[in-house]
Amino acid sequence: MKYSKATDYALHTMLFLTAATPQKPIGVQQLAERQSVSPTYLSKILTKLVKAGMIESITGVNGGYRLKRNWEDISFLDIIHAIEGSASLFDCSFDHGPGCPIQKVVLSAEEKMEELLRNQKMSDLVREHNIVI
Amino acid sequence: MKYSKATDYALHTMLFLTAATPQKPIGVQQLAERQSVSPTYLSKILTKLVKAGMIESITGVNGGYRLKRNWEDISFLDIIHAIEGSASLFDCSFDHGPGCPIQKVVLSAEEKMEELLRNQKMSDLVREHNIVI
DNA sequence: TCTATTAGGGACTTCACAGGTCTATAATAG
DNA sequence: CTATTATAGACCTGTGAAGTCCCTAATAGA
Ligand code: SF4
Ligand code: SF4
Repeated sequence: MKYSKATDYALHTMLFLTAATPQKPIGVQQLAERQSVSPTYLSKILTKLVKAGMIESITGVNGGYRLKRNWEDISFLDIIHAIEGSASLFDCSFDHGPGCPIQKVVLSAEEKMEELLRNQKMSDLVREHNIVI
Repeated sequence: MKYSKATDYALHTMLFLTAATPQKPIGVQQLAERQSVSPTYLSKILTKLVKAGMIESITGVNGGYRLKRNWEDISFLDIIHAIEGSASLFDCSFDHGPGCPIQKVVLSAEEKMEELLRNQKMSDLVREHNIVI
């Protein structure tokens, strides 16, 4: 029961991009170095974020990744779901109806967690903590 | 990011034991059949619950597993921690001090979830839902 | 138009661990 | 003593995370 390394990398990258907010795209090379991870692997992760519509990529010389217009609304949960998927923590193979007490408890606990992650926007975090690159 | 099958089995077993609350211990054979899992495997899981002090085991003829005295206070979180361990969802290898904003957010989200799981006692669940074996 | 630079994608490897099986041992009721 | 029960250790297997390698596509700048 852990978040994957990929989620770790995605969160850090988004934090960096949000704190930087340049018009100029930032290359995966540079992003990978900061996190001591291989560029090829990080690029696979960032492609997921692109497909989720959070960032955009520009190929070619001076290309890289850049936030999209709605960047101020991106939450932790958005990023986590983009990488981990949005399946439930608890998947029993059976379905004993909506009355199942075990599922009800675990899923409502999960919802509590997601609620906080959904309300925490990356942009607010940067503003509150005055993060400078 | 999922709870393991083992946690699933542990929760179901505890639900069953709590709903039954007999003085007579219940054998792993019977518990395993209800969940369509091998007795040997389930016994490994139940041994963890024994070591965590939630249930006790009686060897020999007519032996099995039985709740301990404090059974009314056992929470979902107790069971989950006994099986999954209590490590954090998010473990970055570095430690950039207590000010790290990413950790702060994720860990407080996790705490929200654990709070609910800690307050939900198995015995209350059985009482509220009127579960009968 | 050519070339260097960038992202994207597919195929592949490696490793850890969940999920289980098998077998032997220890305890105990009858 | 014996049948029945839990405990423990060694072992197996499949899956998925984490990462590498290499080829392709796009594009800015010379
Ligand atoms: S009781 Fe609930 S959690 Fe258990 S198998 Fe049925 S539906 Fe799933
Ligand atoms: S910024 Fe926080 S989460 Fe990231 S490596 Fe540092 S301590 Fe860990």
